[in-house]
Amino acid sequence: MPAARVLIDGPSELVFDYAIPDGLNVQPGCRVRIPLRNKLSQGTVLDLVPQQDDLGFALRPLHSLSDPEPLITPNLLKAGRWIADYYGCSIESVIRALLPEAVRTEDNSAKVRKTVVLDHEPSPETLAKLQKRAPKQAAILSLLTHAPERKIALADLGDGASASVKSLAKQEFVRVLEEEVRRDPEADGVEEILPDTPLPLNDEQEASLEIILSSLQSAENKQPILLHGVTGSGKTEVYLQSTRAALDMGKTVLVLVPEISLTPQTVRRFRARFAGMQDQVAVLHSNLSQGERFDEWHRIRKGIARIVIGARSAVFAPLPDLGLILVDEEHENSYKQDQIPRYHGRDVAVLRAALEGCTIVLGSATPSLESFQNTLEGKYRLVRLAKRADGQSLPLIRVLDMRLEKQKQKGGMAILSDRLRNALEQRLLKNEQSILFLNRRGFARSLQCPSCGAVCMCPHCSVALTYHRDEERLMCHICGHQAVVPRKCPECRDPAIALQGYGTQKVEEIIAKVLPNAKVARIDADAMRKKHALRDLLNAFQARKIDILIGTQMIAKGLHFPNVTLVGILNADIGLHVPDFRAGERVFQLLTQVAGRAGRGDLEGEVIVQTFTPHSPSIQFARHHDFDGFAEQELEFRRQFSFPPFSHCAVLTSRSTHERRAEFTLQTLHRRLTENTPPDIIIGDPLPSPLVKTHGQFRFQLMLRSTKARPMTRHVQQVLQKTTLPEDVTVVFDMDAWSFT
DNA sequence: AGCACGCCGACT
DNA sequence: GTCGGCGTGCTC
Repeated sequence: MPAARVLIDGPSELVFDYAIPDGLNVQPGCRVRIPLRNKLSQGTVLDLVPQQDDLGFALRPLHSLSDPEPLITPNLLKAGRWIADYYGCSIESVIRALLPEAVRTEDNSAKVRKTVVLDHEPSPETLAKLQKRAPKQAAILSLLTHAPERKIALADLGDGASASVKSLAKQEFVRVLEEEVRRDPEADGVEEILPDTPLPLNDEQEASLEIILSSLQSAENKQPILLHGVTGSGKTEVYLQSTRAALDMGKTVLVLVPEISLTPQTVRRFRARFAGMQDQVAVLHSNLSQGERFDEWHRIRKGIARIVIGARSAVFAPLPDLGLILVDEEHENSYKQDQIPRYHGRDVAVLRAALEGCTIVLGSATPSLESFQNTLEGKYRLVRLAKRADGQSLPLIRVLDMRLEKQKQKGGMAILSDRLRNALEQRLLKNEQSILFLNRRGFARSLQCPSCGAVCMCPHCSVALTYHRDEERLMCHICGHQAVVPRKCPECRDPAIALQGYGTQKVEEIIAKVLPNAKVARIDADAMRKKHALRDLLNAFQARKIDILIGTQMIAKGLHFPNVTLVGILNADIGLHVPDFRAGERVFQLLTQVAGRAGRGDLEGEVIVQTFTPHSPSIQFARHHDFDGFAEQELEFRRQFSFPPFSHCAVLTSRSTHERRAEFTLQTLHRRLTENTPPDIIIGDPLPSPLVKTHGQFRFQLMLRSTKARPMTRHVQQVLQKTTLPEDVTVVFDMDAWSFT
């Protein structure tokens, strides 16, 4: 008789075995009520294990099943085990991601609405009699006779109707039912959805759809498909038509988008296309309320929702009969979770597709080198959309050498080149729109004293404070610390303390000066504090009420504005010189994505890239829309230094308010890691992290690389288990780390 | 001796 | 998370 190994709910990660009473069908993934001490608790069955007989005590029997069937499907449980093993995190933390809090707690039941249903239709005579005696009751009855399905929500009958309804129920004219209603996360604020129909496909789209369809229909050939489609190539249309095919086969579809802000527009497009089945489109992301999450999750699990759209965590959506997974913008770093469990949503999606035996499509205009290398090695199938869907050409990209511009402007800041200013003017005259991109918010990057060189630094982080003119404050972009702007140098009292560098606020000011007639708006994290600010601004831009949109990377992806014919990238160098082997890849992706915002309608697009390093490969390959060229040279560099995709790269970080202890802890771990190291693991030196101090904590890190993921993770976990850490030191292991700052 | 309080380990 | 055992220290 096997026992049930149960992970008990709550922050403590308790795992205990319980005996299974006769007649109870307990499976891994089941939710169970179990006795713990003198109370009942809830938990999740991780496994069925043989009963140990040397335990010294008898197992207590579990009390009952909370749900008749496993809430976690066998495949998701398998995926969970893989995640725990691969990323070196506890199965407890994975289960928490798999079964969100809102789903686990029993009191989060479905929202019910009292509904009045007509039971016995009154004869005209009774109605007439009632009319005299109780006109309100009569009115309700006649409303009901004409209502669809002869039912109306009690709340919709207006105030004070409940007494009349009670009386009607007593006379058995009506019954009051409790109906479950869905709390729809996307219902609010979304204008009415106009149904649309499939668009005609060009030959490339047709060919890629064909390949996806043949994968859907084939039982064996479920090789992941990398859909490399240039910006504006109509990937979404291919997604939509593939989704239709999967639904027609009776399968369900999971759509992953890189961030929450991109879900509404994706939901809108899917709801428009599948207008007849809007209730079958569910949304999952971490901003849902508990009630919304409960509803969506159960609608998915019951098979009511057949299309799920969501961010990273939606990869765990409990869809039955999964037929197709679409991962949009698969290269996006936001798929990597930066908290325990630190899984990569795309990679888990690929794993899940393998477990479910379903088709998976990874789409991007700038595929990650990991995915691209997988196509070169034959693990993934590469499908390309090299042309824009409507036959438009890709925008012409000009690179401007700002070193020359700086000479021309003689000591000026060289923020806006003449060329870009002229281009903006022309767009204004032609009533076309422009986007200016600068990946730095605030007004000035720093405040520096010209005589002693002192820079205003954040007291909690090792970065300069950014000057924000809107708020007239110095702000830390790492920890949010704010400070007043000093009138003179805090070190040497020189009053000539000056602004260095520039951000989006400054650009906004310059544009207002240079092009006073232009209507300008700014999109960055500061300007978007208000709840619907982003949506409202984008709507205004869509309606052409704005000529020039200035923004940070918030405007880099997913936006489709046909009237935009000019994109200006003000300082393409930001991000190029950070100490990270992926710096070049990131700049290439960002430039390509931003450039792709231009010329998406009938009008030709132009992109002007301002840079101080015009010959950087990232900029030159992006300029020529040459992904393959970029990939070739970047992969060569990665291969040479054994960086991903030619190895798995993990980071071990220690942090503490106490600098020496953080450093010492990492040195100790390093020493232990280098003892009995399994083969093929490269262990880097323990070093201060590039941003030594953040949020008042000092950070040290070391990099590990290996061609084999599992031995590396296990080795590190083993060392961590054997090492007792000082109380005020936190150690973090991040497998397939994406950021090294 | 009796009791309040807080720490800490166990809970199957 | 939460219960209960146990030691400490103060009061009756």
